[in-house]
Parts: sequence; structure tokens; C-alpha cells
Amino acid sequence: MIIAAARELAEAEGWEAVTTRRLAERIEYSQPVLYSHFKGKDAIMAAVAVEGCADLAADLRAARTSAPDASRAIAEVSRAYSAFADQHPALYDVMFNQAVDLPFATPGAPAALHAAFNELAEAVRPYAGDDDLGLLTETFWAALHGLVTLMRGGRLPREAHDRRLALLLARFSQ
Amino acid sequence: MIIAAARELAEAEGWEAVTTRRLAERIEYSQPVLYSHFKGKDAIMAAVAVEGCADLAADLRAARTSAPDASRAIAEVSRAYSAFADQHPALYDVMFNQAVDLPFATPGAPAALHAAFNELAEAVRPYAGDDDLGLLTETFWAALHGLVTLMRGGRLPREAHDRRLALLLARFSQ
DNA sequence: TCTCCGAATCTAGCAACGCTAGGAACGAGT
DNA sequence: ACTCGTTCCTAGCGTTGCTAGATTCGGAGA
Repeated sequence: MIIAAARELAEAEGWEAVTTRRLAERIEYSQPVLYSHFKGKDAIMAAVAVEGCADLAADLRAARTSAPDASRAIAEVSRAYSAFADQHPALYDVMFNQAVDLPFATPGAPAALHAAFNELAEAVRPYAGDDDLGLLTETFWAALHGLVTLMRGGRLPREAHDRRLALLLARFSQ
Repeated sequence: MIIAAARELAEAEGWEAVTTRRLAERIEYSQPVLYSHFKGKDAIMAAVAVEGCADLAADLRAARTSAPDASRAIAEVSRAYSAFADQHPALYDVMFNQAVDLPFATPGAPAALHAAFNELAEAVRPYAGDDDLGLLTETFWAALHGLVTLMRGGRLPREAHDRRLALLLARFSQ
């Protein structure tokens, strides 16, 4: 319930609006109750991030499995990734931008995170050739991540996003 | 002087340690003096970011002009970019990660920013082919940015960075 | 039925944050 | 000598994440 409230508040007004006081008010408890369920604000954000990973994984899977061929699959997965970041900026932020202490590139990482990564990997697989699939997927993921974060931070013009994505896909799924 | 102090403090202890009080103490003035020179903390951070852009541009230029051919140039520029992010994490953060209100993808952007982008563009140019150089450079930049930010956030294992970079270069400078 | 204990919750407060209002000190110009 | 504008500081506002101590309340044992 705390997680759901935090997520709603963050998606509606951004993480800077998610204060422990507002969150407590939202769940109709007092502030210290939050600290009896979570170690601190960071832990709450981490929990929201894990939820977000599951959602992202589901989106990516839907995009991949409904594509008719490998070329469309990687394109649709990329589009779905961008769309997720675009439609849930606060969620994306806490998942991949902000510093929350979640184990990531280790076996201890949350299952939802592995699931999302695996969807990317499956989309990339047909184009891996002799390259290491894991590393190539990481690289492709990083490129997607760079595109969406720079765009959201105002560092890249929004209107050319599709064309940049096309260039990336051309280089990665030639 | 304020800018230099802010940069030192940020590079030494990260931006969360840069408070207006500590900054005032560092420059041996009182807090309100900061606000007579800058509109607020964000403006100070933006000024530091502009300084950082100039430094980055210089690093990239040195890397590019000292390379013997196009292939080595783009590789060295990428390496220099990674190294800059690695050696000046706080600086990199305020330049490309945190939300400071600097004009970016517009004519009004600081000259240093254009300079840094142009260095990337010159390195990418030999591989642009029929593609739009600006868009391709943006895409390549985004990929670099994604790699370094995900790595610094602990989302990608550090030790494989060189191999990921090699994969990226293989795809962008085939 | 009465008493006690532990869990859950609240009120109140701490230190630190960004930022600002109001006044004191000081040099330049008349 | 007097005024004025600049420069600076003290003090304080509202907010933040987080915590200590008191309080309430339900179930178990005598």
C-alpha cells in the first residue's frame, strides 16, 4: 500500500514531491509508520523500482512476442522501451537514473529486472553473430537508455527521437 | 571563485555534500552572498556544468587530433569521453544527468557545449555515410552516455566496459 | 474478570536544507 | 560633514528525512 501510494504520487508529481509527510498523509497514517515498514525513503523508492521493472518487462515481452519477425521485434521492443520511459518518467527515473541501492548486474538482482533484461536480449539475439549476447544486450540497452534520458533531460530534441532510434536500429540490426 | 569552490567540493564529496552553507563557509563569506551572485543553487550548478563542458571539449579534441586515422580517432574520443565521466563523476552528473536549466539542443546553448558536441561529430563524420551527421552524432553520444551512466549507477559491471565500448564502436564505425 | 505484556501508532522534536528579510558597516560623491 | 548606494551579515522561515518517548489497544494468563 505504501509502495502503491508512493508510485502514484511520484507518477503524478515527480519524486521531488514525494516527501515522507505527504506519503504518510496519503496512506492516512503518521510518518513514523513508514519507517517501521521500510528502512527509509530510499527503500521505498527501491521497492517502487522493482515494481516498475516488472511492468517494463511485461511491456517489452508484449512488444517482442507480437512482432512477426526478428527485425520488427527489435524495433518494437525499442519503441516499447522508449514509450515506457516517456509515459512513466518518474518510474523510469527511480529504476535507472537515481541512486537507489539495488543489486543490479549480479545474481542477487530482482527477478523482474532479469526478466526485462532478458526481453532485450531475446530481441538482440538474432543480431548477435559471434559477439557475446550479454555484452551486446548491455550495449544496446545503454544506447536506448542514453537516448531516453538525454531526451527527457532536454539534452536532445524530442521531435527527432524516432529518427535517432532508426539510426540506432540500423547499426545494431543491419 | 564561487564556481571553483562548488566544483572542488562536488568533485571531492559529490553534489549532495554541496550545500549553500558549506559553500559559503568554503569561500569565507556568509550564505546570502551566494544569492547576490547567483539566482540559486541551480544556477551555481549550471555554471559549473558549463565549465565542465569546456574541459570535456578540450579532452575530446586532444584525443581526436592526436589519433592517426579516423578509426583510431573515434575510438580515442570514446575512450576520452568514458575517462572524463569516470574521473569527474560529479562534473559529469551536473552536465548531463541532473536537471539544471541550461539550454541544450538550441542555438542558445553555451559555446563550450557546442564545442564538445562538434568534437564528437568530427569523430563520427567519416562513418556517417548518407545519414544525417547531427542525428548520428546525437545517437552515438547517447550510446556513450548510456554506457557511462549505467556503469556509474552500478547497473552495468565495470570490468566489461572496454568490451562494451568495442562492441559499440564495431557497430558505429564498421 | 482483572492484569499484564507486546505490538502498533502518534505527538513532538532534531538537525539540516534552500532561501530571504532587515539592518549594520563602509567607501564615494557633494 | 553628511548622505547615498553597495556589500555584507545576523536571524529566521518553511520544509526536508528521520527518531525518541509516550500512548493506546488487543490478546494471553491468573
